[in-house]
Amino acid sequence: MRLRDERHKRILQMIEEKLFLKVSEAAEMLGVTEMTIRRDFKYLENQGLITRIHGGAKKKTKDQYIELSHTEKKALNIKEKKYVAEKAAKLIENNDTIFIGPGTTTEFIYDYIDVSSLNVITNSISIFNRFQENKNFNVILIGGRLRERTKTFVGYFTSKWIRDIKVQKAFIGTNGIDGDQITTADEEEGAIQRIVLKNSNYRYIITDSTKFGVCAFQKICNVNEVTAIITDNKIPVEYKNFYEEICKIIN
Amino acid sequence: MRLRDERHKRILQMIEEKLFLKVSEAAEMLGVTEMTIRRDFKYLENQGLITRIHGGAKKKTKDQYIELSHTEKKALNIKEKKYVAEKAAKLIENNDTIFIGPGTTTEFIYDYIDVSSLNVITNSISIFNRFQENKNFNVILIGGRLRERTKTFVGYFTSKWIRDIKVQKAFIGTNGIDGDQITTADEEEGAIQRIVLKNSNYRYIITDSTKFGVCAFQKICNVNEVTAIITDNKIPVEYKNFYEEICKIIN
DNA sequence: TCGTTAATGTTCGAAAATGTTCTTTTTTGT
DNA sequence: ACAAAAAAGAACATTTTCGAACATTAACGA
Repeated sequence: MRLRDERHKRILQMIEEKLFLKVSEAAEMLGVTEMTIRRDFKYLENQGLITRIHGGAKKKTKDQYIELSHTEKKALNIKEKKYVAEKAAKLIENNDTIFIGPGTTTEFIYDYIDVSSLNVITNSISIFNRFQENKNFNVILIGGRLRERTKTFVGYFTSKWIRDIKVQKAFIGTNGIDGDQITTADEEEGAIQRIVLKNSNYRYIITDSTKFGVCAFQKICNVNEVTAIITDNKIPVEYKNFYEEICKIIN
Repeated sequence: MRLRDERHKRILQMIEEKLFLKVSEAAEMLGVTEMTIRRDFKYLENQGLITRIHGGAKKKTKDQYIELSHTEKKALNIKEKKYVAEKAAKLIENNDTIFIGPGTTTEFIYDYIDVSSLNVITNSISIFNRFQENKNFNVILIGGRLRERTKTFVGYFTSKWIRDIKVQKAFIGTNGIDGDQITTADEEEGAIQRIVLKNSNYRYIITDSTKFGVCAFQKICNVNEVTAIITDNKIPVEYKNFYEEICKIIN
């Protein structure tokens, strides 16, 4: 006979490699009753480690998002992202109160900021951590429910709380700019961004040039509502001409 | 070298390579009674070297999510803290909405919770991280300004936002219980705790028995306002008698 | 040597883990 | 849709482990 935790560990191993494990199988392999295995499965399910189904248990399927994961995305177009981030950072002045939304580009903004005092609001853990390093900055994290994929807080409470915040400048990353619409891939994050834009004097859209002509799932706002679009200089000239009619393009 | 130390060394070796070790196995191998092995395990656990489980012990999984200043504190009275945490966890029922405040004791509560669905609210990063692991729990972090030392959110916004939250049960750690007052060491955290207690149906104070007779800097509330004080069984009998007149003592 | 203290062993009631039995629910085959 | 078969779950029984209290043994200095 073995220890309970040891059994749990082996159950997890088996499920990991076989994806599915029958109660009867497990009982025989581990030399205990099926009842015990059921109790083990129940415990492991409560821990959020497996999914129980009639007759056994299976590996927990993580929700598949269309978006690339945080770390994967980061690798792409670093040079362009840094360029854009630097342009954005130049717009930030001493004693500003700014919002910085989640995004792989916006994360670089911190590196180029050159002010001695600043108030920063964000719902992104990565952004928060970066700015938190600097003791001269007053940083506020908007909490709520965590969207694991992007390490960003979203949902009812985040929306509610973000309404309390008024900022001078908002920097919002985006997944697509098409026609007169600015769009993002995630519904929940989009909801937050819309509120932020309403509560900001200056509204900056941060995007690399590959996002022009891309239409993502969720509309954030119209192009004519933003103060400027900040992008890199690989933006095709036809897009540049088109959007310069509507709003400012910084690149 | 003493016999006892020799045994301890061998126990650690065995656990290191096998990850698990039964009391009975160890007893046979080392030629001593199971009682002795239990005493050894107990000692080694208090040294923070292994984790004891029913029937044996296992290798300690290092918690990487807690920062240094915390881990130091944590080494003290582990046994009592776990005991208290377990008592607290038993009060948590399926589908509850609970608040868990920052603290080295409250962090252990997670380990003893046995429900399949739960809503958790906290302003502590450590607590948030722990509960976030479990996909069956709905976890809300209250943001704001970060108090680095305890990795806890405090300040104007935290207070404001926490007012939006109503919970069934609040678990609040404390630094001192003296006379009819419950006190804490930090003014900003105290302010948050006061609000939480107002918005909770059941108010549980989590504390180890060494805090009785200690008066910290900031008053949180009066003893008669709380539902129960959860503490360990080393509480001096005169305190126990005194406080049992005013509120419930769980230990 | 003795007396003192620390370590280990023993006993036993309580608690935890596991097993058993029987009933209810789900699945499956027709 | 139905009945038979398989699995799950509730309640109770059994076994194992724990830990407190006390007894015994070993260790060591005066």
